[in-house]
Amino acid sequence: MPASGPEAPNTSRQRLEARESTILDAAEQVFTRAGFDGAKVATIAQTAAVAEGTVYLYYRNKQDLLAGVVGRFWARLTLGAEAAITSEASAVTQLEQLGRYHLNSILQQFEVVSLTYRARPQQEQDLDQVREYVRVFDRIMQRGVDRGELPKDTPIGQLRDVFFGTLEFSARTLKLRERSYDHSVVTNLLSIMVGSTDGAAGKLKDKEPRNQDLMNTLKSIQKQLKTLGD
Amino acid sequence: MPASGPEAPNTSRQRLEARESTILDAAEQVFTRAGFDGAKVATIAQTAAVAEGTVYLYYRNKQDLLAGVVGRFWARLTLGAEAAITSEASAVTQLEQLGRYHLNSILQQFEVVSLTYRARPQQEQDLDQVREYVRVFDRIMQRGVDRGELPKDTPIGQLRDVFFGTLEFSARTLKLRERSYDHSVVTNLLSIMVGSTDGAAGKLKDKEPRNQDLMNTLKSIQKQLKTLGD
DNA sequence: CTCGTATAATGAGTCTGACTCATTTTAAAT
DNA sequence: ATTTAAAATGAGTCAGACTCATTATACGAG
Repeated sequence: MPASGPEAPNTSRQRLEARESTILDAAEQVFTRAGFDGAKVATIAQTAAVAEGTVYLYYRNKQDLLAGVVGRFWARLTLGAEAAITSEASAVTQLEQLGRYHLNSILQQFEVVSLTYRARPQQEQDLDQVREYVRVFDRIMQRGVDRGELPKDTPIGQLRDVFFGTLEFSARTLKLRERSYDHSVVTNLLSIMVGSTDGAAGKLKDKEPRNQDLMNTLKSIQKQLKTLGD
Repeated sequence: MPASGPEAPNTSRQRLEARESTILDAAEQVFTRAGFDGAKVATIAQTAAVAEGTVYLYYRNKQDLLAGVVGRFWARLTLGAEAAITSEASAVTQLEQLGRYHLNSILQQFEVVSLTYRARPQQEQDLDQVREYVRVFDRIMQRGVDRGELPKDTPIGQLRDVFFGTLEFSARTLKLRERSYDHSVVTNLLSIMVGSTDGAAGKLKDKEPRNQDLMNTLKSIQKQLKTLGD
């Protein structure tokens, strides 16, 4: 009987998971390079050093494989988001942290984000991992309300759409103009979402860039997560 | 020699355009029902009462056909938006009109909007018709600035992403929850975009629904445009 | 170590559906 | 009625997703 000790290095199950992970890695690479339609399952199999039929032992079809790639991406993003947030900070600060992390991440991995749309064929249910990710925002807001930092009747659901909708469209605009992360996007978004004391739209102007080192923190988190597996 | 008078009813060119329009109609119907991948060119041809090869005389390939459908949709939307706006009204009022028209339209034709994403394969240039549509917003804002209704340094480009990003994500949320047009979405969006006098986020609450008849106006415009062709 | 069995992997073959193109049909001009 | 160019047709080609009969591997029992 083999030692089923706590640190058995090569169980059957581990081998399977490793292989699945290899296939997902290959799929992510090929999908992001070639797009969903351009990617051939044969190429993915080849990249994973596996026969084409093997891919279908792990994923029902090409769509399912895409869902795997996209799901893993959002799951990692959730982990990174939680790491990027200072748990003691105020709701507004946390929102700012999440906003920067989010914008930075989707810019950095724009292709995978785009693939997300291919993963929801019709009005089928969204990917669970996306819903999970979105809850990070909801928790921040709810805590802010509970603590009295935000009004009791704050429409969290609607503000969620403002938050993620704005950031995603801003990311597209930035990509289109071939610009990189722009601090002012998050700053302006926050200022309109939370409101400020001086009323009119005049407040929506650039503030000085700050916390440049936060970017570095984010980058290292990204890298860690990339190699983290699950 | 046939009379090439001003009102010849059945020129060769007219016949071609009619046929192209028939094919686009068929494509729109089949695409919206089955999605891009689920749609077969054979079915589209059949629906248009045309041989499969004929489709390829008008459109290079399936993608191109999709671009045709989506492009026509946004072109119509531009016309409708311009019709929905009172030219003498203030910038804020016009924004509200555009916001309602936009949210209502993309809810009503959600499937076509979703197809838009399939029409931009990679980071290729966006559809021209989408850019055209977006300019309606830009013109409203620019006029507001010129007239002094909005601050000189209003970041129009960023607010455009707030506006359309929020509305699109809100529409998705509404669809997901199987709700229909929600007045408060636009009201709240406007209140945060333009700012209000009482500072904090508390202002983001529901106001009374009003102008229910605007909805009917919108619907009739929709219908007119649908049958308008070009 | 060797066998037996279940699990995993393989890749040649099937099949669907986008796209082509040689042929036929239509229509306008003479 | 005839010519000719434009338009339409649909059978045929082909790429690529997916299947499945066969083969390889792992592992426990004797």
